Amino acid sequence: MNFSKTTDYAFRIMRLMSQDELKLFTVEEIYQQIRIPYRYLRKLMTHLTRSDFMESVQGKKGGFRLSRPSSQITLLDILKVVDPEYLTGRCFFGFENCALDTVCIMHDQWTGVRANVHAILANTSLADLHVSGDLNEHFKQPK
Amino acid sequence: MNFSKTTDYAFRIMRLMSQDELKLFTVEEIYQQIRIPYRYLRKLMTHLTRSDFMESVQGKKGGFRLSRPSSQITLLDILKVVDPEYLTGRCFFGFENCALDTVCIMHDQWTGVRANVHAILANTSLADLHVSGDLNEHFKQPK
DNA sequence: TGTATATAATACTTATAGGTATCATTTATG
DNA sequence: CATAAATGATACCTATAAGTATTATATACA
Ligand code: SF4
Ligand code: SF4
Repeated sequence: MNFSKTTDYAFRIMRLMSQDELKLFTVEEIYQQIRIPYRYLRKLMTHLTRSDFMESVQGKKGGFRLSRPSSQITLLDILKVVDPEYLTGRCFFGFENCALDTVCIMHDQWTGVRANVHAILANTSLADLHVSGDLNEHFKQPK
Repeated sequence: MNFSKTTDYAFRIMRLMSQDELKLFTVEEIYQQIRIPYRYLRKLMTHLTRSDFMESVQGKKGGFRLSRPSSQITLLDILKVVDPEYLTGRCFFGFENCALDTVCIMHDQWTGVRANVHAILANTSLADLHVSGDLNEHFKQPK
Protein backbone atom coordinates (compact mmCIF):
# COMPACT_ATOMS: atom_id res chain seq x y z
CA MET A 1 0.00 0.00 0.00
CA ASN A 2 2.51 2.60 1.12
CA PHE A 3 5.83 3.06 -0.63
CA SER A 4 9.30 2.21 0.57
CA LYS A 5 11.26 4.99 2.22
CA THR A 6 13.53 5.16 -0.79
CA THR A 7 10.57 5.68 -3.10
CA ASP A 8 9.25 8.48 -0.91
CA TYR A 9 12.69 10.07 -0.98
CA ALA A 10 12.81 9.87 -4.76
CA PHE A 11 9.40 11.52 -5.10
CA ARG A 12 10.46 14.38 -2.84
CA ILE A 13 13.72 14.90 -4.68
CA MET A 14 12.12 14.87 -8.11
CA ARG A 15 9.40 17.23 -7.04
CA LEU A 16 11.97 19.69 -5.73
CA MET A 17 14.03 19.54 -8.90
CA SER A 18 10.96 20.00 -11.07
CA GLN A 19 10.54 23.48 -9.62
CA ASP A 20 13.54 24.60 -11.61
CA GLU A 21 13.62 22.35 -14.62
CA LEU A 22 16.92 23.50 -16.11
CA LYS A 23 18.90 24.15 -12.94
CA LEU A 24 21.91 22.02 -12.11
CA PHE A 25 21.47 20.93 -8.47
CA THR A 26 24.32 19.81 -6.26
CA VAL A 27 23.61 17.16 -3.65
CA GLU A 28 24.40 19.78 -1.03
CA GLU A 29 21.64 22.06 -2.33
CA ILE A 30 19.08 19.26 -2.37
CA TYR A 31 20.12 18.26 1.12
CA GLN A 32 19.47 21.80 2.36
CA GLN A 33 15.87 21.57 1.15
CA ILE A 34 15.06 17.96 1.95
CA ARG A 35 16.68 16.46 5.01
CA ILE A 36 17.31 12.99 3.67
CA PRO A 37 20.40 11.36 5.29
CA TYR A 38 23.21 13.01 3.34
CA ARG A 39 25.24 10.04 2.19
CA TYR A 40 22.19 8.02 1.38
CA LEU A 41 20.93 10.94 -0.66
CA ARG A 42 24.15 10.96 -2.65
CA LYS A 43 23.85 7.28 -3.39
CA LEU A 44 20.23 7.70 -4.39
CA MET A 45 21.06 10.60 -6.72
CA THR A 46 23.57 8.57 -8.70
CA HIS A 47 21.02 5.75 -8.77
CA LEU A 48 18.38 8.08 -10.22
CA THR A 49 20.89 8.98 -12.91
CA ARG A 50 20.51 5.48 -14.32
CA SER A 51 17.20 6.56 -15.83
CA ASP A 52 16.10 8.54 -18.85
CA PHE A 53 14.86 11.51 -16.85
CA MET A 54 17.89 12.47 -14.74
CA GLU A 55 21.42 13.29 -15.79
CA SER A 56 24.57 14.27 -13.97
CA VAL A 57 27.54 16.51 -14.72
CA GLN A 58 30.76 15.47 -13.07
CA GLY A 59 33.62 17.57 -11.81
CA LYS A 60 33.73 21.06 -10.36
CA LYS A 61 30.54 23.03 -11.09
CA GLY A 62 28.86 19.67 -11.60
CA GLY A 63 25.53 18.43 -10.32
CA PHE A 64 22.24 16.88 -11.37
CA ARG A 65 19.40 18.07 -13.56
CA LEU A 66 16.29 16.75 -15.26
CA SER A 67 16.83 15.55 -18.80
CA ARG A 68 13.36 16.50 -20.01
CA PRO A 69 10.53 18.84 -19.00
CA SER A 70 8.83 17.98 -15.71
CA SER A 71 5.52 17.66 -17.53
CA GLN A 72 7.00 14.63 -19.27
CA ILE A 73 8.20 12.86 -16.13
CA THR A 74 5.53 10.84 -14.36
CA LEU A 75 5.51 9.34 -10.89
CA LEU A 76 5.40 5.97 -12.59
CA ASP A 77 8.67 6.74 -14.38
CA ILE A 78 10.28 7.39 -11.01
CA LEU A 79 8.78 4.35 -9.34
CA LYS A 80 10.07 2.10 -12.11
CA VAL A 81 13.63 3.14 -11.29
CA VAL A 82 13.59 2.94 -7.50
CA ASP A 83 11.13 0.06 -6.94
CA PRO A 84 10.38 -1.76 -10.18
CA GLU A 85 8.69 -4.61 -8.32
CA TYR A 86 6.03 -2.39 -6.76
CA LEU A 87 3.42 -2.81 -9.46
CA THR A 88 4.26 -6.29 -10.69
CA GLY A 89 1.02 -8.22 -10.99
CA ARG A 90 1.46 -10.53 -8.08
CA CYS A 91 -1.25 -12.85 -6.86
CA PHE A 92 -3.33 -11.52 -3.98
CA PHE A 93 -2.20 -14.48 -1.88
CA GLY A 94 1.42 -14.20 -2.96
CA PHE A 95 1.51 -17.32 -5.13
CA GLU A 96 4.12 -17.31 -7.84
CA ASN A 97 1.81 -18.65 -10.53
CA CYS A 98 -1.84 -19.49 -10.66
CA ALA A 99 -2.47 -23.10 -11.61
CA LEU A 100 -6.22 -22.75 -12.05
CA ASP A 101 -8.40 -21.67 -14.94
CA THR A 102 -11.12 -20.29 -12.72
CA VAL A 103 -9.77 -17.31 -10.82
CA CYS A 104 -10.62 -16.77 -7.18
CA ILE A 105 -12.84 -13.94 -6.01
CA MET A 106 -9.89 -11.69 -5.13
CA HIS A 107 -8.19 -11.93 -8.48
CA ASP A 108 -10.19 -9.34 -10.41
CA GLN A 109 -10.63 -7.05 -7.44
CA TRP A 110 -6.91 -6.86 -6.79
CA THR A 111 -6.16 -6.47 -10.48
CA GLY A 112 -8.55 -3.54 -10.40
CA VAL A 113 -6.80 -1.88 -7.49
CA ARG A 114 -3.45 -2.29 -9.17
CA ALA A 115 -4.78 -0.81 -12.40
CA ASN A 116 -6.18 2.12 -10.45
CA VAL A 117 -2.86 2.85 -8.78
CA HIS A 118 -1.04 2.41 -12.06
CA ALA A 119 -3.31 4.94 -13.76
CA ILE A 120 -2.85 7.53 -11.03
CA LEU A 121 0.93 7.23 -11.14
CA ALA A 122 1.07 7.19 -14.93
CA ASN A 123 -1.21 10.22 -15.27
CA THR A 124 0.51 12.41 -12.70
CA SER A 125 3.59 14.28 -13.87
CA LEU A 126 5.98 16.28 -11.73
CA ALA A 127 4.46 19.42 -13.24
CA ASP A 128 1.10 18.42 -11.80
CA LEU A 129 2.56 18.39 -8.32
CA HIS A 130 3.28 22.11 -8.05
CA VAL A 131 0.28 23.74 -9.60
CA SER A 132 -1.53 24.29 -6.31
CA GLY A 133 0.79 26.70 -4.55
CA ASP A 134 4.23 26.39 -3.08
CA LEU A 135 4.70 23.42 -0.81
CA ASN A 136 8.36 24.08 -0.19
CA GLU A 137 8.04 24.88 3.47
CA HIS A 138 6.22 21.63 3.98
CA PHE A 139 8.81 19.66 2.10
CA LYS A 140 11.67 21.25 3.98
CA GLN A 141 10.47 19.78 7.25
CA PRO A 142 9.85 16.09 6.79
CA LYS A 143 10.48 15.79 10.53
CA MET B 1 0.73 -2.40 -2.93
CA ASN B 2 1.49 -6.05 -2.36
CA PHE B 3 1.41 -7.63 1.08
CA SER B 4 4.22 -8.91 3.24
CA LYS B 5 5.02 -12.60 3.02
CA THR B 6 3.61 -13.09 6.49
CA THR B 7 0.31 -11.50 5.48
CA ASP B 8 0.06 -13.76 2.45
CA TYR B 9 0.74 -16.75 4.69
CA ALA B 10 -2.01 -15.68 7.08
CA PHE B 11 -4.54 -15.31 4.28
CA ARG B 12 -3.73 -18.79 2.97
CA ILE B 13 -3.97 -20.35 6.41
CA MET B 14 -7.25 -18.69 7.26
CA ARG B 15 -8.78 -19.61 3.95
CA LEU B 16 -7.83 -23.25 4.45
CA MET B 17 -9.27 -23.35 7.94
CA SER B 18 -12.48 -21.69 6.80
CA GLN B 19 -13.22 -24.75 4.68
CA ASP B 20 -13.98 -26.69 7.85
CA GLU B 21 -15.15 -24.09 10.30
CA LEU B 22 -15.43 -26.30 13.38
CA LYS B 23 -12.44 -28.59 12.81
CA LEU B 24 -9.48 -28.46 15.15
CA PHE B 25 -6.38 -28.24 12.94
CA THR B 26 -2.92 -29.25 14.08
CA VAL B 27 0.04 -27.35 12.69
CA GLU B 28 1.12 -30.57 11.02
CA GLU B 29 -2.17 -30.80 9.12
CA ILE B 30 -1.96 -27.21 7.95
CA TYR B 31 1.64 -27.74 6.92
CA GLN B 32 0.62 -30.69 4.73
CA GLN B 33 -1.79 -28.45 2.80
CA ILE B 34 0.21 -25.22 2.66
CA ARG B 35 3.97 -25.50 2.43
CA ILE B 36 4.88 -22.59 4.65
CA PRO B 37 8.23 -23.14 6.45
CA TYR B 38 7.19 -25.41 9.30
CA ARG B 39 8.61 -23.63 12.32
CA TYR B 40 7.63 -20.25 11.00
CA LEU B 41 4.12 -21.56 10.49
CA ARG B 42 3.99 -22.66 14.11
CA LYS B 43 5.06 -19.25 15.32
CA LEU B 44 2.53 -17.58 13.07
CA MET B 45 -0.28 -19.83 14.31
CA THR B 46 0.26 -18.86 17.92
CA HIS B 47 0.46 -15.25 16.79
CA LEU B 48 -2.90 -15.53 15.05
CA THR B 49 -4.31 -16.86 18.30
CA ARG B 50 -3.85 -13.38 19.77
CA SER B 51 -6.95 -12.29 17.90
CA ASP B 52 -10.68 -12.67 18.35
CA PHE B 53 -11.12 -15.04 15.41
CA MET B 54 -8.67 -17.85 16.21
CA GLU B 55 -8.34 -20.02 19.31
CA SER B 56 -6.05 -22.83 20.34
CA VAL B 57 -6.39 -25.97 22.43
CA GLN B 58 -3.22 -27.13 24.12
CA GLY B 59 -2.02 -30.60 24.95
CA LYS B 60 -2.56 -33.88 23.24
CA LYS B 61 -5.46 -33.78 20.76
CA GLY B 62 -4.96 -30.04 20.72
CA GLY B 63 -4.82 -27.67 17.77
CA PHE B 64 -6.32 -24.50 16.32
CA ARG B 65 -9.79 -23.58 15.17
CA LEU B 66 -11.81 -20.54 14.18
CA SER B 67 -13.69 -18.91 17.02
CA ARG B 68 -16.57 -17.70 14.86
CA PRO B 69 -18.14 -18.53 11.48
CA SER B 70 -15.96 -17.82 8.47
CA SER B 71 -18.63 -15.48 7.13
CA GLN B 72 -17.87 -13.23 10.08
CA ILE B 73 -14.10 -13.11 9.59
CA THR B 74 -12.94 -10.56 7.03
CA LEU B 75 -9.60 -10.16 5.34
CA LEU B 76 -9.32 -6.85 7.16
CA ASP B 77 -9.64 -8.64 10.51
CA ILE B 78 -6.68 -10.81 9.56
CA LEU B 79 -4.60 -7.96 8.21
CA LYS B 80 -5.06 -6.01 11.43
CA VAL B 81 -3.39 -8.82 13.36
CA VAL B 82 -0.43 -9.57 11.11
CA ASP B 83 0.31 -6.10 9.67
CA PRO B 84 -1.60 -3.38 11.52
CA GLU B 85 0.43 -0.64 9.84
CA TYR B 86 -0.59 -1.61 6.32
CA LEU B 87 -3.57 0.70 6.04
CA THR B 88 -2.46 3.54 8.28
CA GLY B 89 -3.16 6.80 6.50
CA ARG B 90 0.35 7.80 5.66
CA CYS B 91 1.20 10.75 3.45
CA PHE B 92 1.81 9.89 -0.20
CA PHE B 93 5.34 11.29 0.13
CA GLY B 94 5.94 9.59 3.46
CA PHE B 95 5.88 12.72 5.60
CA GLU B 96 4.99 12.20 9.21
CA ASN B 97 2.66 15.17 9.41
CA CYS B 98 1.33 17.64 6.92
CA ALA B 99 2.16 21.23 7.88
CA LEU B 100 -0.02 22.84 5.24
CA ASP B 101 -3.69 23.71 5.10
CA THR B 102 -3.89 23.25 1.36
CA VAL B 103 -3.36 19.61 0.46
CA CYS B 104 -1.23 18.63 -2.51
CA ILE B 105 -2.68 17.04 -5.61
CA MET B 106 -1.82 13.50 -4.46
CA HIS B 107 -3.51 13.73 -1.10
CA ASP B 108 -7.09 13.01 -2.11
CA GLN B 109 -6.15 10.53 -4.79
CA TRP B 110 -4.13 8.42 -2.41
CA THR B 111 -6.78 8.68 0.27
CA GLY B 112 -9.19 7.35 -2.33
CA VAL B 113 -7.01 4.38 -3.18
CA ARG B 114 -6.61 3.53 0.49
CA ALA B 115 -10.37 3.74 1.05
CA ASN B 116 -10.91 1.47 -1.92
CA VAL B 117 -8.52 -1.18 -0.60
CA HIS B 118 -10.01 -0.86 2.86
CA ALA B 119 -13.51 -1.45 1.50
CA ILE B 120 -12.47 -4.53 -0.44
CA LEU B 121 -10.76 -6.08 2.56
CA ALA B 122 -13.57 -5.18 4.94
CA ASN B 123 -16.27 -6.52 2.64
CA THR B 124 -14.63 -9.84 1.83
CA SER B 125 -15.07 -12.62 4.36
CA LEU B 126 -13.38 -15.99 4.37
CA ALA B 127 -16.67 -17.50 3.32
CA ASP B 128 -16.58 -15.40 0.17
CA LEU B 129 -13.27 -16.95 -0.81
CA HIS B 130 -14.52 -20.46 -1.44
CA VAL B 131 -17.82 -19.95 -3.17
CA SER B 132 -16.39 -20.40 -6.66
CA GLY B 133 -15.23 -23.99 -6.58
CA ASP B 134 -12.45 -25.77 -4.80
CA LEU B 135 -9.08 -24.08 -5.00
CA ASN B 136 -7.34 -26.60 -2.80
CA GLU B 137 -5.06 -28.01 -5.45
CA HIS B 138 -3.88 -24.53 -6.26
CA PHE B 139 -3.23 -23.68 -2.68
CA LYS B 140 -1.30 -26.85 -2.06
CA GLN B 141 1.34 -25.90 -4.61
CA PRO B 142 2.52 -22.38 -3.89
CA LYS B 143 5.75 -23.35 -5.66
C1' DT C 1 1.06 -41.24 37.20
C1' DG C 2 4.11 -41.47 33.31
C1' DT C 3 4.53 -40.72 28.57
C1' DA C 4 3.33 -39.11 24.11
C1' DT C 5 1.57 -35.27 21.60
C1' DA C 6 0.20 -31.04 21.13
C1' DT C 7 0.92 -25.62 21.66
C1' DA C 8 3.72 -21.47 24.16
C1' DA C 9 7.70 -18.86 24.83
C1' DT C 10 12.17 -17.43 23.98
C1' DA C 11 16.45 -16.92 21.79
C1' DC C 12 19.19 -17.25 17.90
C1' DT C 13 20.34 -16.91 12.75
C1' DT C 14 19.74 -15.13 8.00
C1' DA C 15 18.19 -12.04 4.21
C1' DT C 16 17.23 -7.49 2.79
C1' DA C 17 16.45 -2.46 2.95
C1' DG C 18 18.32 1.47 4.77
C1' DG C 19 22.31 4.06 6.08
C1' DT C 20 27.57 5.17 6.65
C1' DA C 21 32.52 5.53 5.40
C1' DT C 22 36.22 5.65 2.22
C1' DC C 23 38.54 6.17 -1.85
C1' DA C 24 38.49 6.96 -7.01
C1' DT C 25 37.35 9.84 -10.94
C1' DT C 26 36.09 13.96 -13.39
C1' DT C 27 36.64 18.81 -14.49
C1' DA C 28 36.82 24.13 -13.75
C1' DT C 29 40.06 27.27 -12.70
C1' DG C 30 44.20 29.80 -10.67
C1' DC D 1 49.64 21.29 -13.85
C1' DA D 2 48.03 21.41 -9.13
C1' DT D 3 44.16 21.96 -6.42
C1' DA D 4 39.45 22.19 -5.12
C1' DA D 5 34.84 20.81 -5.82
C1' DA D 6 31.85 18.01 -7.57
C1' DT D 7 29.97 12.90 -8.73
C1' DG D 8 31.05 7.51 -9.08
C1' DA D 9 32.06 3.13 -7.05
C1' DT D 10 32.66 0.07 -3.45
C1' DA D 11 32.72 -1.84 0.96
C1' DC D 12 30.96 -1.86 5.31
C1' DC D 13 27.45 -1.28 9.19
C1' DT D 14 22.56 -1.40 11.19
C1' DA D 15 17.59 -2.21 11.73
C1' DT D 16 13.85 -5.10 10.54
C1' DA D 17 11.39 -9.05 8.53
C1' DA D 18 11.82 -13.83 7.77
C1' DG D 19 13.16 -18.19 9.29
C1' DT D 20 15.34 -21.78 12.71
C1' DA D 21 16.32 -24.08 17.19
C1' DT D 22 15.50 -25.13 21.87
C1' DT D 23 13.11 -25.51 26.01
C1' DA D 24 8.74 -25.05 28.72
C1' DT D 25 3.91 -26.11 29.45
C1' DA D 26 -0.56 -28.30 28.92
C1' DT D 27 -3.38 -32.48 28.44
C1' DA D 28 -5.27 -37.15 26.75
C1' DC D 29 -4.89 -41.60 27.94
C1' DA D 30 -2.51 -46.23 28.67
S1 SF4 E 1 -7.00 -16.75 -8.83
FE1 SF4 E 1 -6.69 -15.98 -6.72
S2 SF4 E 1 -5.17 -17.43 -5.84
FE2 SF4 E 1 -5.05 -17.68 -8.09
S3 SF4 E 1 -3.43 -16.23 -8.80
FE3 SF4 E 1 -5.42 -15.11 -8.93
S4 SF4 E 1 -5.55 -14.04 -6.95
FE4 SF4 E 1 -4.01 -15.64 -6.69
S1 SF4 F 1 -0.94 17.31 1.26
FE1 SF4 F 1 0.44 15.96 0.01
S2 SF4 F 1 2.47 16.21 1.00
FE2 SF4 F 1 0.93 16.98 2.52
S3 SF4 F 1 0.39 15.17 3.82
FE3 SF4 F 1 -1.11 15.21 2.12
S4 SF4 F 1 -0.18 13.85 0.55
FE4 SF4 F 1 1.47 14.41 1.98
